[in-house]
Amino acid sequence: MAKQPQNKSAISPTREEDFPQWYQQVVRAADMAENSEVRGCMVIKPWGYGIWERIQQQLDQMFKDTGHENAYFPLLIPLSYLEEEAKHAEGFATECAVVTHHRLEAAKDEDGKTRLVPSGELTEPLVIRPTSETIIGAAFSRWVESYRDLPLLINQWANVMRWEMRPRLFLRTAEFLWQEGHTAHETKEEALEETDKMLGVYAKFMREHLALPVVMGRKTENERFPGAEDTLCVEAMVQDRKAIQAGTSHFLGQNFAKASNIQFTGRDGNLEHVWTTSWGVSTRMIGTVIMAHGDDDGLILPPRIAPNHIVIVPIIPKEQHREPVMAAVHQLAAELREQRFHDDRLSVRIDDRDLNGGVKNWEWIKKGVPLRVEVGPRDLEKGSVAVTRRDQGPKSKAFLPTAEFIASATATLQDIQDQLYQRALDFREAHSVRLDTKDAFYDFFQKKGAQGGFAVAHWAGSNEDEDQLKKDLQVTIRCIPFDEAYAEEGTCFYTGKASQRRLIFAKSY
RNA sequence: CGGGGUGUAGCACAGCCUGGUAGUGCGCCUGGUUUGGGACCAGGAAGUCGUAGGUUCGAAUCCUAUCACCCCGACCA
Repeated sequence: MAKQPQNKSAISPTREEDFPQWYQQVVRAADMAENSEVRGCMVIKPWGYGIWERIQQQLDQMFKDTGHENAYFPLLIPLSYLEEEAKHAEGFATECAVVTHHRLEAAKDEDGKTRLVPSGELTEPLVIRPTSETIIGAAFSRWVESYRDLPLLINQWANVMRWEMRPRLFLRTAEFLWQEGHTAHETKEEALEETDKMLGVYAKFMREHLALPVVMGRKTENERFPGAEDTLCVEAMVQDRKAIQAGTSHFLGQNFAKASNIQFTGRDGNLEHVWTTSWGVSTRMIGTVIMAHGDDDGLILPPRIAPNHIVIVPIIPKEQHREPVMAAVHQLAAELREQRFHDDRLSVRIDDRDLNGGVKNWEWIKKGVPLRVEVGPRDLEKGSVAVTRRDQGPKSKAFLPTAEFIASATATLQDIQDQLYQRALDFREAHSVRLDTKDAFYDFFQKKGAQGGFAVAHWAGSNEDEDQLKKDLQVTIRCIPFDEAYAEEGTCFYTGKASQRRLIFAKSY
């Protein structure tokens, strides 16, 4: 990077200048991930993976607290399994990687170089899982015999592959990491309840851990998961005012139970099909966090998922200062590490690399570490430390008595967490508009200078009307929100028909 | 897969029009001075110019093909 003129942001271009480019620069500047030699597949670097580990660990606890157990199922799915549920098959057909051979034949080409040629063709091709309903269904059919075996509450942490046309780091990669919950229930009501419950877990996690003010709702038939009876979702708004689906929870009815033949003997002795659900969130959440909270200096991490809550930068002007400063720094780190922030010990990193203080500071700014602490000889004399909050900009440095800082550190982290949430909520509110006419709606998304956002409008259109809207404006119904504030009498802006509820429309990722 | 753009050192780019055997900034390495807003001086390493053909005495530069990546769209978590 070239030397940055003072008061200029660390990331170029800025969000305002070019949002997609800004996004890529933030990912790179924070050293989170990079594209690999395989198109669409990313290398997740330690800083990015550290964020994923935090997310994983916290969500995993929430799943366990709601009675779920982890298991692992195969990466490869027999092609015929995917064909069992018609809509599911159609939905995923165009984005599957297929394994057709099981060995390579070594041969020399004319230059004497060893070439490997696929051989050993499989009698039945195998598909790299785009999602695991079918293969887990096959396992469930073996596991379930009686109502006493239900409910079956399983989660899997895995990678999946969907051959996407236009990949983007974290947001849409061909291979991505996720969790997929799969459950089977005795009754429809229980399955519906599970679908709802897990959406609630996602919403809680995203609001409290990721500081994302998500909207909970239901997808329209058009946007439903292939094979589901009902798809629930949590939707977030990011700083280019687009919507992003951050998580989904599906009620699968008996569709997959019938496809995979998951049957049990009920309390009345009759053979019945189970009712299943599935629900998932992915590494896409990291992309959502970047776009929701980042600023023109780079990433801003919600403290709860930051790999390091606090970075301490020792300031050593002269060699004679090294020992006392480092001793003070280690002492400070030790005391901080005694403390807990929610369920984790405070994660404190001492950056003692032989670099300029300014260089180190800017690196941690770009990585989004919530609190930076500088400790130098002047602090030792005064018993103070210099603390800077990432959410308040590089000039917000405050000199605090060391004891006061230690005592207030976790409260400050929580304050940052809360501020990020509030900021994102204010942003969403500022760009959510109730619209009642077709002209107003079209202007909102396509008028010159219009910036878009969430259009909150009455709707009574058909699936075809929805498609037309998408064609005209690239706008879709993000969800039918649950919140009762959206329930009211009105008329559809598109068809003029009566409507009972406003829906959320937006361009989306 | 459609439209647009770009491929030259780790990153960002110049050089191409008008062919003569590769350059700038940052980064990296060494030594020293430094370190609380992105340091400074000196020295150094690093690129078969995306790939393959062609034209030419000579190609980063001209021609042809091809691949990759990025942005916008369709698809999607």
